[in-house]
Amino acid sequence: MATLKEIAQKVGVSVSVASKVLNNSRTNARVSDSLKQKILETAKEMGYRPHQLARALAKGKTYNIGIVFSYPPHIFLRDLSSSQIVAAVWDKVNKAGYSIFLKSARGKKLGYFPPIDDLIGKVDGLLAIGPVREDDEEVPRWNDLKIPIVLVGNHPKFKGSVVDVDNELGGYLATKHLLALGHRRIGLITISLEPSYARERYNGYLRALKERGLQPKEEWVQITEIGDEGGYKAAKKLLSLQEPPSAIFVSVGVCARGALEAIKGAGLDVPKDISFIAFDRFMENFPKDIQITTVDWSFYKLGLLSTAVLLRLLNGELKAPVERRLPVRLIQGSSTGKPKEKMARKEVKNNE
Amino acid sequence: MATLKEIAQKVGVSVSVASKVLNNSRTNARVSDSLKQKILETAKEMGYRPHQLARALAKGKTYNIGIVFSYPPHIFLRDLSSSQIVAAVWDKVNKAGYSIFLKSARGKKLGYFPPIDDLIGKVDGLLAIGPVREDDEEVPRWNDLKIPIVLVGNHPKFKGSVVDVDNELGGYLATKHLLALGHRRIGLITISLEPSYARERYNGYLRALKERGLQPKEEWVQITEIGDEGGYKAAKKLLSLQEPPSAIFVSVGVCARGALEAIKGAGLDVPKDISFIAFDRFMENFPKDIQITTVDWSFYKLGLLSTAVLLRLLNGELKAPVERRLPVRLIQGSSTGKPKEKMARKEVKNNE
DNA sequence: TTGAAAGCGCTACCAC
DNA sequence: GTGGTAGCGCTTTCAA
Repeated sequence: MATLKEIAQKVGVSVSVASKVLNNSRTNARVSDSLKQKILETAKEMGYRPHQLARALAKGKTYNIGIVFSYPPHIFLRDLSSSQIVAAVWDKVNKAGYSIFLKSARGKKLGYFPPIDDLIGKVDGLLAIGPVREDDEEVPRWNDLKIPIVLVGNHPKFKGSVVDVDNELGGYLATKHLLALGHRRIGLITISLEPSYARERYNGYLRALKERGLQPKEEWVQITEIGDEGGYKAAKKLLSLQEPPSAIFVSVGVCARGALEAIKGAGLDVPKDISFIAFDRFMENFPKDIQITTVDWSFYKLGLLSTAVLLRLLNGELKAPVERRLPVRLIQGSSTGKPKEKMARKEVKNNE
Repeated sequence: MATLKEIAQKVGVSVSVASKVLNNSRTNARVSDSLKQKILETAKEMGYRPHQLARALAKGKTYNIGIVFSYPPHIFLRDLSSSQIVAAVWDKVNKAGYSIFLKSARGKKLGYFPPIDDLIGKVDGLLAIGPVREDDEEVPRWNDLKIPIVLVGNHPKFKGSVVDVDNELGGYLATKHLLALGHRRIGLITISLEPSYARERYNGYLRALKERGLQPKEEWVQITEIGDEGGYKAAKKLLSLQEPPSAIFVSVGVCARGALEAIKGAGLDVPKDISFIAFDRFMENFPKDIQITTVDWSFYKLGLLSTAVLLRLLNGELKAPVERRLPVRLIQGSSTGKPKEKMARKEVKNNE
């Protein structure tokens, strides 16, 4: 681990020359071959490896990009789906010649981004991954950082670039699919509308309904907690309505299984008695006996897209912050079909 | 993103004082409160965030540790088991105040460690994770790096610290278990003995046998390829021997399922007709209908142990390179039992 | 062709 | 209490 200086001294030459040669810089051409030879040789002999920190400081570029998570690693990596985003970024970023810096939330502040002060100067750009809360106070602080930052998600006060799944479109597609089949009473199971993705999916749902001139009843929209339990409770409520929906759209995949159980528990058949559709296809724990119609997207692609944006920002190909949406598509399974009886529709109309 | 200098100028004070205050260094006490106040304030106002690179260069310490993989991320992160090692390291390292640098093999050179030149100076220490080949040429180059390196695995020419599963003990325990049950003809299914872990497990097997005064017949040791297919073929060979073993020890978990299939395919019952034991409990794809007796260890713990060693090296608590073994334990399932008939043993003895 | 020197931003030692 | 200054190891501009 010799330094440039040591090499230079040994060869009896100045640091600048040694630097030029070892970096193959353009001015390198104007160094005599003999010297070039000698420098290269002794560098190898002495096992010279440039000190990347010093180099970065001098050049003003680190060739590192940072990834910050709003969840601790064991949560992120435990899940087969979400770890794909790391894999994607890692692959792509390495290919572009950058190294990766990892930073994640710690301790109590689950779901909030950690302070990234210790990354300042260590990275050329930043990728922020994970659910974003509106009340996250770290995110707004990023606005006056002068490195490019790509947020995978959304925050009202964030001014940098944003990449996310096209949630609104997904919500729209799912709802439209049900409408096209003839459903008019479509229940929505979602989590709190505070996280941007939940709200966006909800907006898509609304748009599709309005497009058909339908005004969703308040009780059709069930806000519940994340997880099986949440899905179960919400579906139960929907089913116990005076006029239960003929179709249920679960806009947050992790609630789907619970919701399905509730439906089965009520002795209903999918899709004969009720149609069922869910956002987020990546749930490994979906039941195998029925192919659920889903809105599909992949973490891997999301990672790829975010990285692409960041890399462009870094290259200067993109000047201003941008917003990108990862396309989603509807994958039709056997969980959606025509509504059971036309009666259902009429009843609703009569009631309106 | 103001610099120290700018802060200092604005306050009308020298950089050194500003530095002291902002770092809360011990000499900080000897700065007048009024100045302290002012400096702190304007630093906040100007949104000062210390440039970590410069700081690191000056202090000679980066507070980064690097993780290098001999496999590309999509292979490592795809697997629920092996991604746990990243989670463990990440958790622990963050807790110790370090950030993580990621680097992995790329392109064709699957299974070989990538050059880590671009990490030089960027990290205080290195964790190398992934199967190590004896002919890996990068690993020996690490010997003259002056940062501590922990290799999770083993390489004949590597002089740094080494952490690995206690493979030898595992091989020993598994074999001893079978011996204790009364088995005397114990087949071993392994992959090439070149990777250290395979060889070590084999050695454990030998030790247990020798301890009982048994000389393993050559045909009892089947060397095969990794995977189901490999396990299947090897088990078939063992079963077709003139004197088939009364127990089979699969020393590489990924071959276990294939081996089991061969056994079932031969119409044999486990454990009635033949006992079965495997190394590596983490296989998610083990059959559910039978609890296989296994040698257990966890990637997460391996990650924890490696990190602990590296952290100690970094703290100076450990001076010279060390070797640590992660304990394994035998988890008894229902796949091992007494040999079918005492006859079997007698026959063997007669033949010897 | 080669080298001196400034500077990247910060730390730490030493003098005032 | 406060400030000057010498680096950390490297790049780059400008002279020689």
